[in-house]
Amino acid sequence: MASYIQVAEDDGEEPIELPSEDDGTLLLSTLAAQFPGTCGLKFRNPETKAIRGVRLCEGRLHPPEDGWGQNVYYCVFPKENKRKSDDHLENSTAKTKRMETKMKCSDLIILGLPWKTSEQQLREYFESFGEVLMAQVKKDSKTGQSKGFGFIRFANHESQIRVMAQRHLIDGRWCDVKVPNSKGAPQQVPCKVFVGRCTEDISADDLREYFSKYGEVTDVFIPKPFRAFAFVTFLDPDIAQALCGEDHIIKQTSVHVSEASPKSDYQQRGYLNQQQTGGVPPRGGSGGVGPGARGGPMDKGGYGGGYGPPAGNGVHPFHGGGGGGGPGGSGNNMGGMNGGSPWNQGNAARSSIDMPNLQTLGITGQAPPGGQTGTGSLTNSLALAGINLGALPMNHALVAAALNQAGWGGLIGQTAELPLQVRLVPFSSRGPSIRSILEGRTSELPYIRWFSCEDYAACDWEKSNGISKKRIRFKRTEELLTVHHNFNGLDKSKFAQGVFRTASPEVCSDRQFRTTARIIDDPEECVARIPPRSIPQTIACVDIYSLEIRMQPDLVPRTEKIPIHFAQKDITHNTSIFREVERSACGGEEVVGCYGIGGRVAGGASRGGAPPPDDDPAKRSWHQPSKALLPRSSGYHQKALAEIRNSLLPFANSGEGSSSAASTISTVSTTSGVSSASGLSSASTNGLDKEAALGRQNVNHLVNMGYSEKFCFPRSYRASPLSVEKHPIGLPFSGTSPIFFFFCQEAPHHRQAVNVFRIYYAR
DNA sequence: GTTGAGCGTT
Repeated sequence: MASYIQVAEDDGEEPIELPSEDDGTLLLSTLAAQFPGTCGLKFRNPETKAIRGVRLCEGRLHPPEDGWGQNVYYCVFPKENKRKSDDHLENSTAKTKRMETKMKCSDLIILGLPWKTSEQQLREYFESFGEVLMAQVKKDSKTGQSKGFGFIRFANHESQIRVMAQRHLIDGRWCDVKVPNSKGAPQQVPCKVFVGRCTEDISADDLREYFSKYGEVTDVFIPKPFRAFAFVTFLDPDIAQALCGEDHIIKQTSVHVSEASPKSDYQQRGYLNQQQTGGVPPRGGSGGVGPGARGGPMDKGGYGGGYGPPAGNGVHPFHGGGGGGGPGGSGNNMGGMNGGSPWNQGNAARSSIDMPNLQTLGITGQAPPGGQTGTGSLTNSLALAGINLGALPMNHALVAAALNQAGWGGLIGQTAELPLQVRLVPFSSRGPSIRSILEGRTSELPYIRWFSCEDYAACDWEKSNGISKKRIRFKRTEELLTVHHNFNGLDKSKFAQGVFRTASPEVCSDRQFRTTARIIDDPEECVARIPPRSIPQTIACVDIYSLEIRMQPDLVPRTEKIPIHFAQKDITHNTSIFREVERSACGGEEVVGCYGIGGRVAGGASRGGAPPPDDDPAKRSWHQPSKALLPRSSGYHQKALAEIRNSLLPFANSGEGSSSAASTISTVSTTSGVSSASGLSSASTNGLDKEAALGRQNVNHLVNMGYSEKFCFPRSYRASPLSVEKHPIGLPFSGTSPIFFFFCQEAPHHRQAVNVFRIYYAR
């Protein structure tokens, strides 16, 4: 039985309880994990009042004769001025020096600070991690206004490691802490070990529990599917190193610990430099050696094997095909939409997706199996909307039905895996259908199917050597490998592979582009790449710094820009809300996806409610909510709301008749949030008001389920007068439908409207 | 009234 020993760094410091080993000794490594640089222990003998040293033998500290007792023990650190011989001096100095360099603190940059955060607040925040020697908020010299970043320095290295190992919510914003670029990476000692010969019954918890006795374990990663190895990351690199080469017995199984440095393997697989630079400890364990040598090096070859092409070639389920003759109306509608204003074209581009479209697949609430005529009113609604709808995460049953009906061989075989598949479906779904590219109906390139994402920072375009690149810049990169390009049901060998490049210092030392990952085309592999414990977080984490996708030239002889319209503003705040939801309301479970809708404001700023110049009510394909519901929205905003609303139509309660499906989707938008939504519902009879009432009703339902209303109506949102809290939106759900939360926001200064929402499955 | 990728007038 392990007992705990109270150890303090020095007299007057608060003791930390450290676990002893089964034989009653205390491992020096355990001690060093908490007190880096410690070489021994001492304590005050209660009888003699003298300081006594603790016996140290082969890395184990032995208890005093009468046991550790309740004494407080104090750390002993090497002292250079007490050497007895030159020889000793030299050795010890060298050791100390090495220790010092290894444990040396560097300044850390804090990025993403709220404008309002003061140095004092910064200091106070980080003092909970250890003694802060310096805290600075960089400010504009003229105005005194914060520049949104700052620096801190800790007194001890442990604090530094701890701080860098996580993100920080400071005054409502998620901030990153990094070693500044201006400073060379101080040291890179691997904290992670490879544990080979694992058996399947050894769980991550088992590993954590076992290895914790050597020092603090910060991460355990077991690749899935099972591959007989795992990774264990220690806080203290010394401990990791010390364990390397050893055999250990866990659950009657002898496992072998070795260095976790299959770098060549990384490179072969396209996972370059994932955790090699920057002095940043690995976070989340995402960089494990992945399973499945599918595909090849990214610069050549295509995806091997995988799913076959869908049944029924020549007809694609996206446009009126699929499922044995889908609704022709859909194709017509698309045509009509594309013939509309540029606005609508943009809309179309944003709404294209490569999931099978439920409607074109003939999946509606009342759809008979087999062929469809495309005359259902839901289909018509969608046609009016002019939007393809399949991109959103959807419930399993619907997906299964859709896929089955579509005869998508690739996924059919995986029906049993659908929950997994669904869980992996797009975090962000943008861009054209791959199918439509193959068939030459669009010049747009494929897009990231999904990725775990939180704070993408910007996206832009770069053209060089005749190749357009879509660059999506994100704040972080560690979950790079969770990118998944959905080629399900398609012949992947026909597609070019995505090339992911990163400029993040966490992945690249030089901040220049480097290839870091291939697109992962296998959902299972994606899952394997997400450390289980990080799912609730990484599902909200962005990690790609930039992305470049090229088509194979023989298939698509041209490369063109992909109009992407990622939500771009103040995602962070929303994200923090989402995170809260994930952690509390959702219990960390089943946060399924996120979908962003946004777009440029055509012509002028969206202030003042002026609709875009090309917004012809007769032509537009979107449903315009009543002004009463959108008292302060611009035309653009209304369009955005409508777009969201329309895009959610397929998720309308499928138990309802298809003709009423549209009305089961509500967009509630008010200037005063909840109360006005309900007020409107009681006062009027038009459809929209009913929807508002329904929306409110469902929000109430959410609240009853334990969701906090603030997640639906974040009125505390710090933003412009036109922003999100002015236009909260509630959407309905049914027992089998996803729950939707989303937020709309306009960014008039950027002439851009931004709408973001996330989807939570209620289970 | 507003802003959000970065790298520090020590």
